Amino acid sequence: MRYSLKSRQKQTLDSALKRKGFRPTKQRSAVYEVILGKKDHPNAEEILLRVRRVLPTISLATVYNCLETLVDCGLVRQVNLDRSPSLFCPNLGPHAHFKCKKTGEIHDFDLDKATISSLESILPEGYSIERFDLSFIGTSNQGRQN
Amino acid sequence: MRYSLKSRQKQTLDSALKRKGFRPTKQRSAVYEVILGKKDHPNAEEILLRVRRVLPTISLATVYNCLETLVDCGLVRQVNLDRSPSLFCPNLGPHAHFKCKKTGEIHDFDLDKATISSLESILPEGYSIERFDLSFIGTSNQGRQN
DNA sequence: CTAGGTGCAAAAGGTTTGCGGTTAA
DNA sequence: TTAACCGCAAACCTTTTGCACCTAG
Repeated sequence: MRYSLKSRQKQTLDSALKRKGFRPTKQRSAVYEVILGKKDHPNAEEILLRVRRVLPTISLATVYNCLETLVDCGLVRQVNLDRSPSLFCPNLGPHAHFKCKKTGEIHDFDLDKATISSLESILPEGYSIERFDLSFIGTSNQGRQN
Repeated sequence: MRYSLKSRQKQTLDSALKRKGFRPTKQRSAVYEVILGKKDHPNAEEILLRVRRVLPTISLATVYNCLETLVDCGLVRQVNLDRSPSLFCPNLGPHAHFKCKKTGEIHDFDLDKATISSLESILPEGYSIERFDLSFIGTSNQGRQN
């Protein structure tokens, strides 16, 4: 590999920001790295804790602002299950979420083309879909899968 | 028809409340009627307005409390799309929601058994599903369908 | 240089809770 | 009679905003 994971991430981030007219800042970069760094579903508070290991003075408001920018750029996905705090997710492909009632763990399930088109065929003519959200709640006997 | 719509509703409500050990009150009854009365997706504020036509002194907190009770009894479904206020929905059968970006309208789409089982087959062994939520966001050229 | 971004604190918006009085069983 | 419930106001929690300072272009 010619370029490190981090430098490829940085390129992706910078070009996505530039495309939308946003400036690259170390805060945005740190928030983005933190989300990519672990394949889980942290909320803003948890992201704050992780980012502060690198930028100890960053504020929660800035984390929220950075997250909004990243979501706007399509670099990160915002996941809202019931009324709990928004979660942020680096998995950009089509997938469903499963939340375990007992452990609170959230697992992703990637969706194949056939499943997606059968989902989309639920809607009749005249409806154009920008985005869909599919989530399950229940219990699982699978461990955390990071 | 022997019994009026309202008296059947009242029976459903009372027996569901009793099953969970809740008392029947006129506030719960009014909130329930308001939600069944119009096949849309009102939020708590809107439900307050409608209920006040019948019980002018009911408070927003009581509306929230009644809604929690009704959801707990399985009489009404709580719908959370993005971060906007929770919506409440009398449609208890399996269905998906479509939200139109332009008009804010929400349409229900009932799901047939085949679609449901194909949805549920997304999850592997070891996952047991209590509930799922499927929602779409996009635009539609269909009018409001009440 | 200056528009955009940060950090802080305060506000906003939705929802829940504590409390004194009321009501269904 | 009394535990549950209501109405009100205050609290709560997540998220957004206003403002003075800072920084990338």
